[in-house]
Amino acid sequence: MSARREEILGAAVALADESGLEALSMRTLAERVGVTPMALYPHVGGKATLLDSMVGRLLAELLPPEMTDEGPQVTEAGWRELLSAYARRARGLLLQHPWSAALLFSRPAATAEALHAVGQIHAALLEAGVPPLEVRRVERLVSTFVLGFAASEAGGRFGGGSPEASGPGRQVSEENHTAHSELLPCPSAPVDWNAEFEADLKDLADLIASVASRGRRA
Amino acid sequence: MSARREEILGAAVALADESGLEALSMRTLAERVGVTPMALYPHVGGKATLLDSMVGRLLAELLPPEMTDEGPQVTEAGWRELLSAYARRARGLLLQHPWSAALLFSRPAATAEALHAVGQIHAALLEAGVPPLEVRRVERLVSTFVLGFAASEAGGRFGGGSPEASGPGRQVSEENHTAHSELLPCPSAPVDWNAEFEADLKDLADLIASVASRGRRA
DNA sequence: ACCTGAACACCGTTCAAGT
DNA sequence: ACCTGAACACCGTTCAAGT
Repeated sequence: MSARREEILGAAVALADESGLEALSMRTLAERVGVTPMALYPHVGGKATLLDSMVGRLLAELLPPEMTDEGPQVTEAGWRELLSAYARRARGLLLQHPWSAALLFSRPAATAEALHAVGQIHAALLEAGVPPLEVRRVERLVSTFVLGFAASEAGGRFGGGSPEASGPGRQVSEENHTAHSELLPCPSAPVDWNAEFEADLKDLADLIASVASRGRRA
Repeated sequence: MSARREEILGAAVALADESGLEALSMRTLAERVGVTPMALYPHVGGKATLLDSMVGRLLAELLPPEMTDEGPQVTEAGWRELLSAYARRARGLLLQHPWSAALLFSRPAATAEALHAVGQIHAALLEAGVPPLEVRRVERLVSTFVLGFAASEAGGRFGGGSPEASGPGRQVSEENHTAHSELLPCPSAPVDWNAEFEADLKDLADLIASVASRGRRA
């Protein structure tokens, strides 16, 4: 609504992008905006609603993924491209705004923009042949994976953090090596996360096609 | 190590289970243990390492899932049961300790117990026929989904929160209804999350079998 | 309408003492 | 070895004033 509010929200997002969520306080934000902490409250209404507004702003950036100009129709085999485009865009936004991952797990993403995106994904799944009764579940399966993957990257679960020796007291010489583990690639080999994400998307698209063909047989 | 330390860790987990992570402070924990805040530091060494120790404790509970007594062998079609057992156990632990989800996304789960569990999962995927070069990726795909699903449930992303009308300014009458959406089940119908999780696991097991058969053709 | 300043009840953590 | 008490630099937020 108000321009002042948008300015404050922008400053909050910038601050969180640069220094992380833990560095975003009403006091640091106020300093950034050039005002007293209490001056923020009429505009953003407390820290909790500030965070809500920040994820709302981010969700609004989700669409359109890379829509063709003729509208939101999902045609033939185009469902694979639409789903991939959404997944890539969601991952990109999450990596660009690492603070958002933790927040997204605790909010139902019920903004108008988010609901519109979900609607498009439902349409794509129907086009793919997923039975209507399974469409919502499959959408949640895919979006849960995409959110989880990006959150793992952004948070450091995949080991993207600092290359320290994971603390004291590690003796992995025997417990960790099962009879099969020498067949696997080196555990600490660097991973191309873009390539892994694309391979995962491919497998999930095949899963969707498989659910669809199972539905046709039934 | 020390009994005092274990006692403090137990109190911290209990406090977080009951009242959430945000209610766990060095001060509230000290009061619970019956001691001054500063007395905790020699035992748990600061809040960050306290949280690390808490997830370590939780990861130690992950195994064994429901191991048969004759050892960790993965046989024939037993890989489906082993993976399902791990997934159910992980989800159960996450729902039992909702505070852990946020922490797990930011730590590589490199405790001895967690590495042992991952080793068993790798063995199961090899047994399923997944090509060695793809085993680590598929393990991450599945564990990322399981963690994401449980985090969504525990955090409230799936709408399990309070049944309020999601704030002011919701007009979903037209934007939300695409041409297909009337084919879908009611958007706000209650969902059986246990059943959804089981259906997802089934689909992921089929995905694994499909990756395996693709590997056999190549 | 918009902002300030003092105050309250909290944080994690350091440091010098106590027994 | 184990714990205490005072202190420091932070939080989010309320409330009474200022212009």
